[in-house]
Amino acid sequence: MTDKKLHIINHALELFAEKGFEGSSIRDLAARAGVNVAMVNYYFGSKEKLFESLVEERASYSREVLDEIAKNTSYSDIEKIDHIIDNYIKKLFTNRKFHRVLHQEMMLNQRETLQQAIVEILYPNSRIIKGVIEAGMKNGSFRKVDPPLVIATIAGTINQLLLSKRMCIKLLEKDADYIPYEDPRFAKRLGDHLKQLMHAHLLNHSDNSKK
Amino acid sequence: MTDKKLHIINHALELFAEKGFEGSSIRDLAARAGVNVAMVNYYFGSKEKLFESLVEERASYSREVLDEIAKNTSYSDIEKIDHIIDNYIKKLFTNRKFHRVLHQEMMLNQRETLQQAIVEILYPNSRIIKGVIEAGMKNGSFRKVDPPLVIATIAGTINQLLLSKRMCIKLLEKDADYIPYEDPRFAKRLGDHLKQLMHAHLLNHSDNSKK
DNA sequence: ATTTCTTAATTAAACGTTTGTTTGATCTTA
DNA sequence: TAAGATCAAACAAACGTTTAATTAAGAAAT
Repeated sequence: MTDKKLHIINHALELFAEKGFEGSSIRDLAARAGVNVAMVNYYFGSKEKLFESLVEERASYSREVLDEIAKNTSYSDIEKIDHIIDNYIKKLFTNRKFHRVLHQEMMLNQRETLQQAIVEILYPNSRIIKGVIEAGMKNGSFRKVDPPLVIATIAGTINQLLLSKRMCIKLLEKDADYIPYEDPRFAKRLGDHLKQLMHAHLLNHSDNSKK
Repeated sequence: MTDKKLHIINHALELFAEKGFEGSSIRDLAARAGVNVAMVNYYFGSKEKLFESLVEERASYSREVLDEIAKNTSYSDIEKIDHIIDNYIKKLFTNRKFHRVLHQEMMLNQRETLQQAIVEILYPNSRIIKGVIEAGMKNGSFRKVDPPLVIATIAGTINQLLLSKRMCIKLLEKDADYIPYEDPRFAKRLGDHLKQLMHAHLLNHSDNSKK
């Protein structure tokens, strides 16, 4: 991927995150990126292919770290959950604009193939968490829970706060100029909440657990 | 509101939920609703004012029931939470297309005034739940938790499953033709999960609670 | 080193559609 | 007959895209 293409993709990500795909025009994008309108079609073929290139380019942000945590045998099950939560938050906060674009797209009934690609990006994270939960249930350290819905809770809680800044600061009762996503105290607060929540929900207190 | 205006609004809701506001054209809407393209501007003035009328018309779906539950003195705190969860799920499932449109809009940095109106619709629900949680913490039946984030968890879990059907059925590992939102067993499953989650998270087991 | 040639990059302008909106005539209804 | 409702048609603007001309860049040949 050339520098020029990356330069356009980065500005496209900004624009799509703000106005959505349909709400963004190539002329607006070209102006922001400081390139001629024809360059988008020259490099990517079409607006939609630019979107696909963007998703492909950014897709790699996913998975690897969570996978390592899940496989690390020196962690207990609940420690794995804790580390997964922290890393999941960090990853989503860092890539929040891309994440927002993905969810915008997932809400629509358009561009079938692109949606499938997005599922392929997001779902593996769920599989990893699910594996940890099911292992914990099997060996008795976790209670009987509904793994897919536990995942929905972890991802949903983060998304609820990440996808709409306006609703987030309203919930937190902060001023309009507060940017929660750049405040490490907020990331910590969210992590603490999710860990406390998961400990209470998952941990088996009738204690035949292995630590 | 005349029948004709409602008829257009209902079809607009369908279309916006599928393709988003910018992705929907007035011609497409007129064709679906079986009216002339000029009727939208005749009745509503503009596409954007139609959107505002839609939000205004549907906004009343909110609040009332949750408020009654919170004020009902014959319920314990945790019983209030249980009832709020059930009613919240029912309400969001019933109005899921409208709810999806609201969240699409909240993700964008456009139409400032409309976003404020949407916050006014969604936020009161949070205030009610927050009141119950804080009351429970005060009288010792609930543990010390982070009320805004508890709300984010309840709303976020439901939204995670409600806003993208494709991701929902992927999480649940169902076939592509399964429609979770019309399956009462799924609503029950979601309610059970959230209640179990909130019981574990909120209830104070060092028991100086008033049952 | 300079010129030549070839390919890639860049541009302003134009293309054909589609967009939201308006017009002015016609139909409906009371 | 007056006011509202409906319509096909037209409007200007914006859209994604393409064209054709120009510039830039690097290798090859002189």
